[in-house]
Amino acid sequence: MGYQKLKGTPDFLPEDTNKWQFVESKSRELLSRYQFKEIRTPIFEQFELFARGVGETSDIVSKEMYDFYDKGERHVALRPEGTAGVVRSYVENKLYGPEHQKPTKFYYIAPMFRYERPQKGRMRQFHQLGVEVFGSQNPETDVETMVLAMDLFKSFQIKNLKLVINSLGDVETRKVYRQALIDYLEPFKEELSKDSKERLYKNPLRVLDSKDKNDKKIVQSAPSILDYLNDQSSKHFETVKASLEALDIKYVIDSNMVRGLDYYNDTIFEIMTEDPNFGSNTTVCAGGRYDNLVEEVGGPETAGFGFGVGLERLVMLLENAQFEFPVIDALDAFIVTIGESTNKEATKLAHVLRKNGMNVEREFLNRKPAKQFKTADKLNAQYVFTLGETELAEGTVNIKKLSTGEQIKLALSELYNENHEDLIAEIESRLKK
RNA sequence: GCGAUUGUGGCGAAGUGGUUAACGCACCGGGUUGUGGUCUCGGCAUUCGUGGGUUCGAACCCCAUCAGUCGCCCCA
Repeated sequence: MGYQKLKGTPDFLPEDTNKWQFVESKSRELLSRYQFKEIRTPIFEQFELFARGVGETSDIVSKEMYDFYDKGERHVALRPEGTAGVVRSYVENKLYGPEHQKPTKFYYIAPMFRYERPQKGRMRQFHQLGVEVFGSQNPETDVETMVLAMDLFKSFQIKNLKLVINSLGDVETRKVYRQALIDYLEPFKEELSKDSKERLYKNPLRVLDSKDKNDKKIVQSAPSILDYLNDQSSKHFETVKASLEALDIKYVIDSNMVRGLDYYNDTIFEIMTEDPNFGSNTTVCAGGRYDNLVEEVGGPETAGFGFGVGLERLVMLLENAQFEFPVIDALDAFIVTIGESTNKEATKLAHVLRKNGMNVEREFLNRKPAKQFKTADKLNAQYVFTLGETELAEGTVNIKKLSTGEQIKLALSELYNENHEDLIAEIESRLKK
């Protein structure tokens, strides 16, 4: 046996890359309409950046980091998410400087890595489309960015999506709320699930989105963070809701939703699919506001807002919906060769046709003409150019349009020597005569 | 990290201890010596994820290991 790819690592074969190219280019169109600019940062960074940025206690850092020591004894990690690296780059390159338009908007389409047990829609190497906005505390930034996320799915005609929002308030709010939550949960301590018991003091907010049935019941009447928001956060959240409504965008508030990354404050959101055959990973996009992260990473106080879209999940959504991905490299012509002596001429013919803008494939195996036609048909070629010994002798090529069966003969010299504005149109007009 | 389940040709899939490992698709060649369909004939796994073990005998049983799938945890 030879080699096999590492666990949770994908090969994208041509049938896949066709889909991905389509998704990426369509996404880029939309992103430029929103004036987001692409940024590319390294796929690995100092371990500390993620530990500090994403949060030491988060599962992503504490158990899912793909980290190692390099030959220079540096503790490095493959990025588990995109935000920390972009923030680092923003700070390191001083993109907060006065010459940069604010808010500053970036996007990336890039691989991410998490060391976890793979299953459908969750790989160790996976891909995210993410955006980050720096330098705007305006709640309309939250709205615009969430609308972008929704638009992205709409542009692929994806239905059955749910926008879920919540507010985490500011640091102070969370401290107060955290204590209130602990006070509420403590009497139930013995009833809580094992996981939740552990989280009770470490990260009580996470108990809120426990999947455990009994936990859920207990949590149902827990205090809501929304009742603890200060005036500013509360106003911010109200504005966000009102603007979403003004745009006629449906949303659900889930005051128990918290995110796995520690850097969020105020608005957070998730887009979930209700596609029934989607397994347990129903979140296809998630993000929120992070007004303290830039400072945390060493930059000046700068507001931030961003989200990530799981591209594997997006592509899966399209596949489930039987989305018809356009063929981007349809074959115009297949060259059938008959007899060894035509081998060389076929190369020249292919070259000339390609020079004239056609997508061309030719026979290399010298099979029987019938087999070659079968292949041309299977490849969905528009035309077959037949180059046999008789054609070679008289300096012509036979052209057949597969959809109609019509054929004509054309002088090779005409093809080779003349200037063709639109060769396919010329062939078409010849066929009509 | 935990649990369940699966792993047979390029793909799908039968076989669940006894000499030659069904079948379908795809592919290759012929019938049809230069034209796409159908039909027809033939070819295509010294080997059953990998490594050990049990046995006179293993694709089938046992152990380990790798990988896939699903669920948990968590997440995009």
